[in-house]
Amino acid sequence: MTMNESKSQMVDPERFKQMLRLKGLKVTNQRIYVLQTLESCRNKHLTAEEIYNNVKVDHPEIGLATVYRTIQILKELHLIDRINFDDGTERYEIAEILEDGVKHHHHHHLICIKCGKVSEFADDMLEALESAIMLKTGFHVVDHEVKLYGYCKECGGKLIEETKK
Amino acid sequence: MTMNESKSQMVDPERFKQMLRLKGLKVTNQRIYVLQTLESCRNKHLTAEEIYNNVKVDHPEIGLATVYRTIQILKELHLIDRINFDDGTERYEIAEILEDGVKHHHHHHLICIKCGKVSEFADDMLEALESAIMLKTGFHVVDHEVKLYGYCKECGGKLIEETKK
DNA sequence: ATCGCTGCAAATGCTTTGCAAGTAC
DNA sequence: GTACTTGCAAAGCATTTGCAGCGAT
Repeated sequence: MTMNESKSQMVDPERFKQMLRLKGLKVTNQRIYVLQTLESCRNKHLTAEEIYNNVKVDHPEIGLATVYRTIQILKELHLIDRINFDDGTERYEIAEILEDGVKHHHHHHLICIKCGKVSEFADDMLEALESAIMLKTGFHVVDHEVKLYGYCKECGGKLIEETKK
Repeated sequence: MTMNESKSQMVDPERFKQMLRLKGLKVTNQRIYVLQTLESCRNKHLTAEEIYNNVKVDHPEIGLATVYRTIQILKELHLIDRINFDDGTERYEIAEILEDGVKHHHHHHLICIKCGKVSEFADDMLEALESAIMLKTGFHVVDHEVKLYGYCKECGGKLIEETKK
């Protein structure tokens, strides 16, 4: 195995097919296409419709319902994560997985409340918090989702004037 | 009507009326009822429908659409927070506000991935993370939403009880 | 040849909106 | 009296489901 390839790596297509078969599911082109789209759009937070449109460019015959059904499978296989930015639709992105199947602790999402831009912040600083929770409540944290709202570097400068109405 | 008196945290009804008038909105009974329901169900993560049913007990004439419209107003006034536990509906809870209008840093939500129970964890340990983000990216965090997934004490105990008391 | 999978359309479920009547100010 | 609000029903949207034909094994 590679020593320390923390750079994003493609899900091995063979491994994906194997995962499908293990679940008693069939390997279809549509399922491959959806996974490929999500891989080629890392950190893009695609909606189901965006995935659909993206796949349709090369494979116009695909149906939106199939995209939704495939998303559910990918979720169950822990190959993708779902994120919700409160804009009315669910979004999806490839999960960061190491070759041994251990999940990278995710990045957090920085959401600018002025311009709406979403950026990322890779981080593992939540361990202290998770330890504190275990100690005080007995709750064993295995995953987390962190959304941080604020002003991005560009919008932060003009922060002084708060609108009063 | 439920009498839930935790004076320091109740939104002063007069202050609420003032906030409405400041926005050019009228003070109506329905708006008061919805706020009261949310106050009497602190940390209960109510859905719009649950608020509706709760209000309907004493005021059967209220309509669901009015509840939705009132929720939007309360959100704009920062009197409530929206939370989504991926169960298909939005949930709402009273925001923790001090009398001077400064927002309490919220609690985090601990979501058990086995039994689905949602508990809370009051905490402000995210300051180190927010400072790190400011330093590295220039993003100025003013609010955050943290969901922690894992096993609650009851469910976690069953998984590892054999090895540890 | 099985039986799952697909695309389409219809259905679902939460939320929003149009409208006429009602209410705050 | 003038807007703003309300309740109802209808509409809107994202997502799910039923079904007949198609496709992987």
